[in-house]
Amino acid sequence: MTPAPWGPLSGPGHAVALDVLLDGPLSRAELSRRLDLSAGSLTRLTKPLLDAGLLVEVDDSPAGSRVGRPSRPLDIVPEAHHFVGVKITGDTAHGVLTTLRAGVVASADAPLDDHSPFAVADTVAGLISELAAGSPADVTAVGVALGGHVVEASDVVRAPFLGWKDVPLGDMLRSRTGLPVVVSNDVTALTEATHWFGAGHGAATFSLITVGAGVGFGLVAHGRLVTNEDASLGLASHHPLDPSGPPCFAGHRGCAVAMLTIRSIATQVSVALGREVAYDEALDLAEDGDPAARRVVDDAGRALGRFVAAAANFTMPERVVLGGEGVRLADVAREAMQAGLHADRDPLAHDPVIATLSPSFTEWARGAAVIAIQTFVLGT
Amino acid sequence: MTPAPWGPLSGPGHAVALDVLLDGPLSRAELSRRLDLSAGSLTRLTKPLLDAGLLVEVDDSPAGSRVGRPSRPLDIVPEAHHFVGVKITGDTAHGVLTTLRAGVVASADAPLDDHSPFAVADTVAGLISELAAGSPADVTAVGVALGGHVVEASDVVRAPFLGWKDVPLGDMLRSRTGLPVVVSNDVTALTEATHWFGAGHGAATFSLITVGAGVGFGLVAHGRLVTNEDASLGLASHHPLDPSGPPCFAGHRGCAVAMLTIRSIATQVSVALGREVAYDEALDLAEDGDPAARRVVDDAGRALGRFVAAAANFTMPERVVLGGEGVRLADVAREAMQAGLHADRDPLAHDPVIATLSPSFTEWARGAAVIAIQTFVLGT
DNA sequence: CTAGTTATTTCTACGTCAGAACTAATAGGG
DNA sequence: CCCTATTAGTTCTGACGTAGAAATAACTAG
Repeated sequence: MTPAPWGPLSGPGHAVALDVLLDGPLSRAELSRRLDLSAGSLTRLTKPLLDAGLLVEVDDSPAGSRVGRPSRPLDIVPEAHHFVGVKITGDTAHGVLTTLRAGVVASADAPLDDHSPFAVADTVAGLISELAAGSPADVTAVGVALGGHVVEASDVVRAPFLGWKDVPLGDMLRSRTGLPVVVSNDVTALTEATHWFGAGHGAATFSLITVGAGVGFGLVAHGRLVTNEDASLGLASHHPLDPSGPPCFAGHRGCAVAMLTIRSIATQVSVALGREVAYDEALDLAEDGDPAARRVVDDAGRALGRFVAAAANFTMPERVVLGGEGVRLADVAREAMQAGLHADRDPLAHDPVIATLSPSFTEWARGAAVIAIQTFVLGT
Repeated sequence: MTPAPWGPLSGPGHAVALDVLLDGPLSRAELSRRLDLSAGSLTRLTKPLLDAGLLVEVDDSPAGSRVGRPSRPLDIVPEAHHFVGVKITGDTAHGVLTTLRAGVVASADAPLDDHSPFAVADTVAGLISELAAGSPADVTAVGVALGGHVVEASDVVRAPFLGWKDVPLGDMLRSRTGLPVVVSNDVTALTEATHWFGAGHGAATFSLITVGAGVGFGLVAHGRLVTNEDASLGLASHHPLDPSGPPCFAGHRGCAVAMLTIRSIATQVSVALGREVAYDEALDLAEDGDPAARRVVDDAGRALGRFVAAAANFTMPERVVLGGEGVRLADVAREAMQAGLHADRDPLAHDPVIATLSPSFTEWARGAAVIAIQTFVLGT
């Protein structure tokens, strides 16, 4: 099947396709209500999309009302397009192959021993090719995400964890793979993935908080990502949380980085126990009742709750989504997190709805793929 | 002149009128660029608006390029409609009479000795009638703002400072004045006024912080107010700022209310000096170098800076607007505020653009009028 | 005085929409 | 088993809004 042409779509036709992509199978009647168009217009608008194969009629009878003529839901074909997403960390490139709906088809990693732009570009290009080779169809576009400041969806202005300044990563990968490549900030990418296909979907306003190697914060308001030129600095990551907490590398006592990162929690437990303890082991010890680990983890959980409170107080979201490699903290220290949340919330306030992502790096790589999907679907 | 009919306007005609209302005189050519319509459409769309008197051609030659045929800017007639805005505080009702563009034509206050809903409604209705009587033309609508939770733009669910629960203030005022009345939260109203006609105008995203009897926080993102059902609780007002600060009435040590409100600052300086000192006197003393006052005020300034930093870090605004009766603090303790701001910002981050409103209660009352203007102009 | 530039108007062809009338497919009741 | 009510989808048409071209207007710069 020839790939369905999203490019030339415009106006209401595009809106129809986008609504179906984002909100699963939808009948013409539902689309007419959502888009505020007449039923007749929907017939007219969907016909060329069905002819082009971009939409198909599915037999999935919705569980709704049983009276009247049954609706004929329309859906996209997720497998009509495939995308590769890569998240670059300090030591590994994590890659996924996804469908048009960001369903993960395959995943692969590649170690990054050398941080030089050329070495990284070579490794990432190899990873992309490997995933593309395993794809059942041609890859439509590639998304790459990393912690740092990216402009023009292509050029890395600054990536501290790689020691990069002004690296034209997009061009380097385009020339190596021959595929369309978009580069983006990693938190931006994860926020957009959460927005379009994840736990933030359907919420007009939500906040995303990630804990892992660092602390990330993303915001969607009125259905669009909120960002500015400083967003990639991760300004919320040094937000003060616990005046009696340990200092971070930048000297902020008890800031989010000092309280919530994997390294900080693991180090604190290691020091307390007098031996090297990894993050997951530290959480295991806390769960098993080790008092020192429990104290560190509860302090972190309380700090996380206060961070959620600050985010909710300032951004008034419908939901708060927690993610990142260290997100297990929210499970292990759930009570402490709730306590921290309530400490900085008015007793009359409703608790924010809190959703949790998988701690896997696959989520980040999927986020990168979503940026590629968005670029393909929205054009430019 | 008959009042221009905004009601029946719809679609692009409405967009034209709204753009002109918000962005001053605009030529047809500029409107065509802004609204992405052809020049011909602009002629067609503006003709009925000019005929109806809603728009007029002004002779204000713009200072722009001097080549080619001069543009004929279009403008609304601000004096075509008048609005009353009232802000209710614990002891006074502050009222203003404004034009369609929220220009203040007159203002008046009325004391509120009795907090009972009937007494307040009587007093506010009297204030509205007084301002309406002094209006050069009929008053189109009335806006009323107060600290509390308001639903349906009419019913006060909760207003702690008045001790109110479930007061149908809108109905009470409508029956007393015979005018259309909209009721709203005060911070919401000031945020909308700042958005449409004030220091936030033109910014897609900005944060508003008010300091006075309390601490208020409002957010506009992507050109729309961000709010949720808890927004009226003023959740940011107990945000922790200084672990060594005084406690607020709710027991939060060094929270925004404890650090930034007029009462708290005046009390701290009074205690330090052993005599009763009013807020403005406390700021005067700090300016004149009184060490105790200086310390309290600088602590407050630093806390304000950290509050601005938290707001900017979490909401990524283009601008931050400071307002409220106590906003002089930002002037008197500017250096401390900057220090507090920088303490919680990355050195690489740009300083947010900070604008300051007048400390007058007129600003709040004008905010209430803007809610009435919006309701009139946008319909419902 | 002429050429160049920008703004605005007028007119027309085209495309999109809502709405009405109609067909299709189901459930439920007698 | 037929009739009615209900909801979904199609076809057609008239109304409306738009872009685009062409004409006109009003100025500046030389």
